[in-house]
Amino acid sequence: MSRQATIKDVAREAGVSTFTVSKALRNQPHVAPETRKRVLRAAARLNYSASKSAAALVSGKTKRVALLIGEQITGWFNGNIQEGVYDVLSTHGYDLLIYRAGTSEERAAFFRNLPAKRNADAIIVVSFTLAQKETKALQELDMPIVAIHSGATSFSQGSIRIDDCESEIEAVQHLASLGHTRFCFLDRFNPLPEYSWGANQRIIGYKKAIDRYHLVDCGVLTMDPDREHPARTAADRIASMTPAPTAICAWSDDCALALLSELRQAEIRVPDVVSIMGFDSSDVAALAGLSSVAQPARDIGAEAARKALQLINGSPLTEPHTQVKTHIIDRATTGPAPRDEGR
Amino acid sequence: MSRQATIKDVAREAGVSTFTVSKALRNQPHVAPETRKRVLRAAARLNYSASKSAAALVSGKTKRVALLIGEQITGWFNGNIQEGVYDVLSTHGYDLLIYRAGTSEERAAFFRNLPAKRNADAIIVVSFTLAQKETKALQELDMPIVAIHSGATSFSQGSIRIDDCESEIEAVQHLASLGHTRFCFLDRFNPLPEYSWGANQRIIGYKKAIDRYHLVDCGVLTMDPDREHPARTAADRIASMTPAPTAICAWSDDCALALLSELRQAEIRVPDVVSIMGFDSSDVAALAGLSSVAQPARDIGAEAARKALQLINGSPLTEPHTQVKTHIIDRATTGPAPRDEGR
DNA sequence: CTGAAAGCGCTTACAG
DNA sequence: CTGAAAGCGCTTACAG
Repeated sequence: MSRQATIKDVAREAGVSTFTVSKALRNQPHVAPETRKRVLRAAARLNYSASKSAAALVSGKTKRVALLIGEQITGWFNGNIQEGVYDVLSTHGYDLLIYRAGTSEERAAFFRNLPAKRNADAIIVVSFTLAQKETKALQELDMPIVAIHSGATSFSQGSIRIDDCESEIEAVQHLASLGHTRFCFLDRFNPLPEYSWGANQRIIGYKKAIDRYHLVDCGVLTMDPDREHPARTAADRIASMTPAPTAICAWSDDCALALLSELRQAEIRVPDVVSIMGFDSSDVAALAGLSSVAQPARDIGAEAARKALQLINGSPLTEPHTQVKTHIIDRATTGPAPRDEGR
Repeated sequence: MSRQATIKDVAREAGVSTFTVSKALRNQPHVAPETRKRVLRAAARLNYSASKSAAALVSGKTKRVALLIGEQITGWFNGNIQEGVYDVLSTHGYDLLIYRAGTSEERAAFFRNLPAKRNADAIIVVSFTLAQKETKALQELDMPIVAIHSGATSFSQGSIRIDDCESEIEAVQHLASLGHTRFCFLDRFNPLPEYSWGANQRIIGYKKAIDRYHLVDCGVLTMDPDREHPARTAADRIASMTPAPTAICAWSDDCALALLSELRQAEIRVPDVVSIMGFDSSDVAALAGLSSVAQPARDIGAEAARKALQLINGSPLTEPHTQVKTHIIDRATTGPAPRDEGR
């Protein structure tokens, strides 16, 4: 393969100056339609596409947005955030750069090297609570910051999130309205307490609701992924709880689903004996008929990207900090509390 | 915030030339230890980090690798591929750029605009079967191509994959060795046939195994995510199959898990009456105790990135096209075939 | 509406 | 071991 065509080649081919080529290709005004057409044809003929590096160097705009992910890239939430961010970036000609700050070493390395520096026009931070000096480091990036699901939002020019606490309260309230009084919370299975971005707000909401509506908390469970068959252990514990819960609120759909099949295996019928409510309303939840608190992760990602783009263009955000509503979807794992309450 | 420091600022601060700064900061030889130290200190003091754009422009190396994802970014497989790719890129100072070619419009746009052009040093293509002219377009990128799970591999300089067909054969064989003779296959729920990257190889393997070992295929099921409660419908269909299958092979863990809880709800005990085998061995599978065909997605991603890096450095690949083994993990959803075979 | 020139911030031969 | 100069491929004032 020969070398890539440059703007000069196109200029020569079209018989104009590089200035005109640059203007024409970026759809800028003040180019004669005829000239523009000639340039476009020449560019197509030479298979030309501009070097982003060169453009970035002179314009100071990289046409890239960085997504900094706490914890891990994988998973329903972060995955859908990525989809949403990509949805809007791609339609605006921006590229998506991924950074992960999972383990503490990785995290330290990110803030030490700051690889995003001068390498993107904005950064979106997701599922991340920043330490004091990390905030400072981020500011050094000298680019707009948008936060998704971040504890504090003071360091960002824009943010978007759901209210985890309130959402969980609503879930409990909903189940209480179905007659449930004895509850149990199934916590996330891979807690990284040091990095928590408000993930614990769900359980806080749960406990608040228990108090507020005078319900009974039968206990909080965690599944340990390093043990053999964690879901069965959890199901066994639930079976032996006294009093026995009739409603289970899970931290996520994945937790809920794993438990669900074990409850049924143990012949604790769902929703006849126990109701179970997931969180997220992921694809699998819909497939499996799992009731769940739905959060619009993809929309959240898209909105974050929109904010980033606005910030890049220097327009002030009409609503810098957005809170998104969740809603409860009743599928086949929630129902009225069983009659024989005194089980 | 004032403008970012440039290499000139550092040179002035350290009292050397920009040449020396450049050398020193990139850990290149032929710089006196004393000089290097002085440069590093000056850079730290000014909070300097080199502009990748400028470096890319002159060196021709962007220090970025693009990941082109077929279908969607979300999901266990693509997510873990991303983690693996990131694992090795980040330790080598490379950035990760994401491109998605999901819908056909998006796909067309990608190959029309070729946003990765001159924007990365290599491209990794995942879960993607390319049309003739797409292959040509990709070649125009003029950078090394590494394919993950791609049907044809002729367009790539390196590739890595599992053998979906063989893996499924082994799954069936394993269940047959447990005494099962009547099988059923639960297909993926979001098939995009036009883009299939060999995803259908699993079902082909299933059918091959049925033939080879003289087993009975009781049918192939698909869950339609657009219908109400797809898993229950699938469970009902299985319950009414004659002859009734005693072993179910699922396209993925997610499918399997959704079905599992419904089977148990319908009092079709697993594994007592029916065994079910997932595919992937995802986190949730381990949690839920789902038996599964394990594929090392993260390792595959890492290896693909390693190949890309080698190719970038111009070293020939010792093993350009790698095939990775899967292995079966028996958890709590597979067991011996039930005695009363004539159910 | 179009052009010639300067310059973005680096790296890379070429010298010494 | 270090420096002065050229140049990567664009965009951006400045002219006309």
